[in-house]
Amino acid sequence: MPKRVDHAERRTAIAEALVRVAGRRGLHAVGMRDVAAEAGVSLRLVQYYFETKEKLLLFGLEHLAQRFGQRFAARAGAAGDDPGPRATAEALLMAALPTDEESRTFHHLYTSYAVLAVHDRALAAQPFIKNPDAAEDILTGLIREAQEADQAPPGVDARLEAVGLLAMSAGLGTSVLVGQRSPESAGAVLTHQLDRIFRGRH
Amino acid sequence: MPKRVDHAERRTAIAEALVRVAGRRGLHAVGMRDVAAEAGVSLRLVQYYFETKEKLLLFGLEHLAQRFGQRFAARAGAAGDDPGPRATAEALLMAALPTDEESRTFHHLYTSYAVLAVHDRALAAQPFIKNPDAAEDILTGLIREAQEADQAPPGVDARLEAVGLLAMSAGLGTSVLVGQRSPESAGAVLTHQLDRIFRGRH
DNA sequence: AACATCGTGGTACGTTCGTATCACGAAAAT
DNA sequence: ATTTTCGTGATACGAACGTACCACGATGTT
Repeated sequence: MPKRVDHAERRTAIAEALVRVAGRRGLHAVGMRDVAAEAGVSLRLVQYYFETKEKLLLFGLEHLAQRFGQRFAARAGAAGDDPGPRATAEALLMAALPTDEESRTFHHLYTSYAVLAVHDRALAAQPFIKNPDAAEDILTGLIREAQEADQAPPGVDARLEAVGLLAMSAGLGTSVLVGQRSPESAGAVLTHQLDRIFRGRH
Repeated sequence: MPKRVDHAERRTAIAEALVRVAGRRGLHAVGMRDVAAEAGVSLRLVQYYFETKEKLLLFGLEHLAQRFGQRFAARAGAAGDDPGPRATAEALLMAALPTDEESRTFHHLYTSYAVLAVHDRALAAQPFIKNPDAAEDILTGLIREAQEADQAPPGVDARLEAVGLLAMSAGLGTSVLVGQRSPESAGAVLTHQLDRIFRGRH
């Protein structure tokens, strides 16, 4: 039985177990034993592949951010071979909305990590800056692209609108998460803003 | 020494201790003993006035929501005797932004509670619906008021814009909280949107 | 005056958590 | 063939947590 094992693969499997159980019961309620049970391994093995809980959480966050990127790419690709800037922007913003179970978990855990990051400098150094900044750049570029193609009025400040849209998407996501708003109504609010920013004929 | 005591006053004092220590170290790291020490009372007394930790948290959330309402009222009042709809709306949105230490704590704890509410039905029943819905109604009314006074174009959908603005404010608040964005830049994004919605001469 | 009740302190109990320790079989290295 | 390293299990440990229990003085009630 005991042979050579791919550590990266094992760590990913355990991180996914962490994400599953955290999505089910909340990140604050997750212990090493829960992760071990969910992954179908012994507590010792979780210790073995991640020496400490903090490192497990860190890796879990990275894994989550990576999966989120994949989700966005899938959404963007599903919009056609060469989706226009508007369709790509819509995919980016809608991907962040908690519509199905997977995106609910995304948003929930990302927010949990953000709350922890307020007082944990190890977490604060992680992708809370890098990742959203990248999204901001992409969205800004999409708006500028639309402006050059006469699909958006030149008067709008691309960066300011991009930042606003991303913040709006995040805020709407939270209100959907806590049950204050339906995913459909949140989507309608975003669509309304996109209609305003992306409109042709000037 | 031991005489009849005002329970409500005592509970408030303890709840404020909870808010202080949670703002300092994070809600997840707060124990009954911490609250007791911060309030300058014994652990037994915290148990006496709030029988269980869950009830303490619940009351803490109510207290926080109440203080937030006071903060908004103070901001609105500081804008003059009869502030216009634009100024009132700006006060409402800016009050939610984590600018000073108090508002940082507000936003941080409110988000913490929101995350817990995802899997705790006792918290979910609390003011996550009631409170933001009220803010939404107020803001919608302010936009309509401005439209009737020709201080906003009649074409905008007041409710849709109100929802968007509140979500944007919340989202910006989070990014300020985690250090991704400065309070000033977040304020600029909101001001930009307000400039768009509230503009006279039609 | 006797008694019940309230506010308070101290402390103990049972659980859970993250981490550390010991042990051991199988593969790889020498 | 012997020795080292790797993957794995079981279990123990110390700390922290929420809660429960016991005691007691002061106040209000009868």
